[in-house]
Amino acid sequence: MNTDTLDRKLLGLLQEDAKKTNKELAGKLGLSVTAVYERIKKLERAGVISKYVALVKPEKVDRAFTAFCQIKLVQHTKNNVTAFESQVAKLSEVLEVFHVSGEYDYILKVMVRDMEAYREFMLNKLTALDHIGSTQSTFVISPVKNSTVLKV
Amino acid sequence: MNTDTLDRKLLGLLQEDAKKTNKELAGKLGLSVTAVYERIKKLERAGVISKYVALVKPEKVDRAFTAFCQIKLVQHTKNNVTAFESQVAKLSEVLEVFHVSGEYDYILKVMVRDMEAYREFMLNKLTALDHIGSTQSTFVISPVKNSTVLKV
DNA sequence: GCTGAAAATTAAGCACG
DNA sequence: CGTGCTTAATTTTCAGC
Repeated sequence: MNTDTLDRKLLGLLQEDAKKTNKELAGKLGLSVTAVYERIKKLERAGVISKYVALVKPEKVDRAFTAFCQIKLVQHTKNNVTAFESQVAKLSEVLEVFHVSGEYDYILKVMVRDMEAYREFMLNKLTALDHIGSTQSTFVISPVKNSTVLKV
Repeated sequence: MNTDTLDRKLLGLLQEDAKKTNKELAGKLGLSVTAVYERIKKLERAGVISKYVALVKPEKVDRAFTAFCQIKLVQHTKNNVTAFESQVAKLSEVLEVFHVSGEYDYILKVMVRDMEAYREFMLNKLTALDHIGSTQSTFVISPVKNSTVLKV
């Protein structure tokens, strides 16, 4: 799909606030409401916009403690990898899982209430998974930036 | 704010799909449209829901290459820390910045087009920032899970 | 705090340049 | 592809419980 400058601006606006009405967007872009509507539908159909979500403040729901957990598997057979990935993806404390290059195999972003909850999580949930070799945790002291906006 | 089971269910639904109508939500929760409407407004006013955003597929906008970049500052004076944080937060390639414990001071999540774009980013943007000591990059081979949902 | 209906706004569809 | 009008749907408000 070819996206022009207006599409890029539109994507920027919708990534900041998806509740803006087409009328407001039209005003900012210098287009008609229908033109905005059609551009949005085109971006949705093309899969550029994958979904619309509400973002929740972690501290308001007791999930303000963030840690990155790096993981090594004991063995990298296809079965081990598949099993580990599907199991770890099920854990609600684990927001993100990336298979990565380097010393460790995976990086997890984990969000829980506090350090005690993290300890509980490690003991009862994570290290209960199959095929885990070693782990290393890095704790967030302060979130400096946390954006979902892909500037295009 | 006290959130009951219905609020938690509602937050779960809105975090998955913010475009659901109050009518649909009402059906799923066994409430009236107005009751849903008032609960949502309450959650917004209380700041539990911080914003509504459109999520964009990285591969559709040439940003499918993700790297984690760990950074050490040369010196941890207050001025250095403040200056670095404000500068790095301005970079659109850097989606997330966390001040962390451990060997490195910061973890950055960087999203760019490809490895070449990452090299460009490192040379021209990141290492151009003041006070950076050393960096270490970890590259994402495959994203396994990438959620914004805080299960409450 | 919930319900149901009315009023206001917005989204979706249509004819046309 | 764009605009402007028309209709459908949804959000928001309100009286009453």
